Amino acid sequence: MDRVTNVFTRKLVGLASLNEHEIALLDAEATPIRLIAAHRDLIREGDKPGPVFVVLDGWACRYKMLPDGSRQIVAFMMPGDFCDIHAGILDEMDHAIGTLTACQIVAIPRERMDRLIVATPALTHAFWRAQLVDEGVLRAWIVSIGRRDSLQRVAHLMLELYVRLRSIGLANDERCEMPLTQAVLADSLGLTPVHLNRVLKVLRERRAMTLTGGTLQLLDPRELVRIAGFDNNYLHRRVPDEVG
Amino acid sequence: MDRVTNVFTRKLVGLASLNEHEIALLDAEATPIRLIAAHRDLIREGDKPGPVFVVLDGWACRYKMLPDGSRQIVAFMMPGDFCDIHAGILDEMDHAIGTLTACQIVAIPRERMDRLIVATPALTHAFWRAQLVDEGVLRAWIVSIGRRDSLQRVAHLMLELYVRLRSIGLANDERCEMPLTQAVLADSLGLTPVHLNRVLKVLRERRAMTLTGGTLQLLDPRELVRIAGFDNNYLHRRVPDEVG
DNA sequence: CGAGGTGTTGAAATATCTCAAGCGCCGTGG
DNA sequence: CCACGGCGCTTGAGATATTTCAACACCTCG
Repeated sequence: MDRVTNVFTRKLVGLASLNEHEIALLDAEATPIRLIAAHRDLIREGDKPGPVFVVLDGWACRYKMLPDGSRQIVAFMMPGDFCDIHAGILDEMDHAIGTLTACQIVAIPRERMDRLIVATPALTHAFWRAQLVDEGVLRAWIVSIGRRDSLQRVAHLMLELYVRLRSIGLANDERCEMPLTQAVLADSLGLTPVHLNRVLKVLRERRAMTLTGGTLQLLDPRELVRIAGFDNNYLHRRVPDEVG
Repeated sequence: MDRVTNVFTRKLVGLASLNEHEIALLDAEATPIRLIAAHRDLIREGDKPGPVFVVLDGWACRYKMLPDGSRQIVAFMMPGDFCDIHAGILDEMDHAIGTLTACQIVAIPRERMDRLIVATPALTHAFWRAQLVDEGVLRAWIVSIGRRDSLQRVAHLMLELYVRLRSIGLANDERCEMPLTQAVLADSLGLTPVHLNRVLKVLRERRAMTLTGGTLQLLDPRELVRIAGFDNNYLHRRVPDEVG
């Protein structure tokens, strides 16, 4: 396991039992690394299938623009996440993927990906499973936007991101980097930036959490979990500490 | 193609090119048929992996209950849809699946499903693809709830369901069966039943569509598409007629 | 016949949005 | 070195969309 060199591989190893050979295959794909600036599109809506992108560092997101110019972010991608085994299978992208910060990205050509998948059942299984987890996130997202008020919704998203960051070793104590502007968060939560700002203020005043200068600080995880109605088995991970 | 006997098989045939043998394999699974009453849970949140269910007739849905007793429906399942290749792969269900009307269901034991999948790559491909389509639906759902107002949202859902029904031959002219109560629709749209009712009234008054007695009637598809901001390539299908 | 689920409507309450303004920070160009 | 402009954050006040509460009509079913 200490042979694992990159987040991408590490994530998949966490999802399925892979042997040395399979791990080596994955690691071999994690090159060359490309540096992409913030606010660039990796894939645009309507694009034909291209390579599979893996985020090694930085944040990206899936999003969709509406005719009236508003944007809905549908998923956040952090180190280890990959975009679209999909595109190869469906005809055309129904949404775009763009960077939120500067990113390190690996682009795996479609054919290599396909070869990788058909050749090794264990990897098929790992990818499939990763996709199922993503689907679970999408469902949770719908539940949040559909039935939680803004306070619960914000608290829930913060916990989700915290838990995910933690599972890839990017969160310690009750703190993590979260380089997302309020506008970005608002676009993911179906809120207005103005309103999101007010909600953050409330959470701050209740001493539940703060989000400033690009870092999230959980002041009172227990309280935050309570506010959010956060399911502590979410994604089969949990927010640790005194909670639970 | 005329050898295809059930909606389930028919749907998969529409998603990938399957040969006679593979079609026969699928058809062989579509038995025995179980009759399930309305408002029964097929799978409950927290359940361990069980069989894969396929809806042959009737409507079901995925949903999640919140602590305060409210419900968010996350997906509608109509004839041909199947639930959870998932459950077998993840540890535990994070949502429930229940019938909305009386249903005809086939339960395929997990092991047979697994054997089917590993044995025939074309089927793996078909299932994978079906799952990707579902994921696209989930993303569109998020966009709707997050960024569209109630009028657009309702119009969009009606079009989505219409298009899906049409693709399995359950909609003709501009009309289809839609045995969903207003409460159910509200729970899927993140609205109140009362408000949904008012929205339906507006759509009726604008002579865009009516929904009464369990049947949806598109009076003015073009107008409805306009109201919804409906992407006519949605799911790579389209609402036909004068539209487009 | 009564009970409960479903659809309909009204009026008041509330959550969220919109518009508008000001502040601080930071990078750029003079 | 300073001034400027732009972006992100913050706050206020009024507008609007949606919810809540309440009542009633209709229908089916027992």
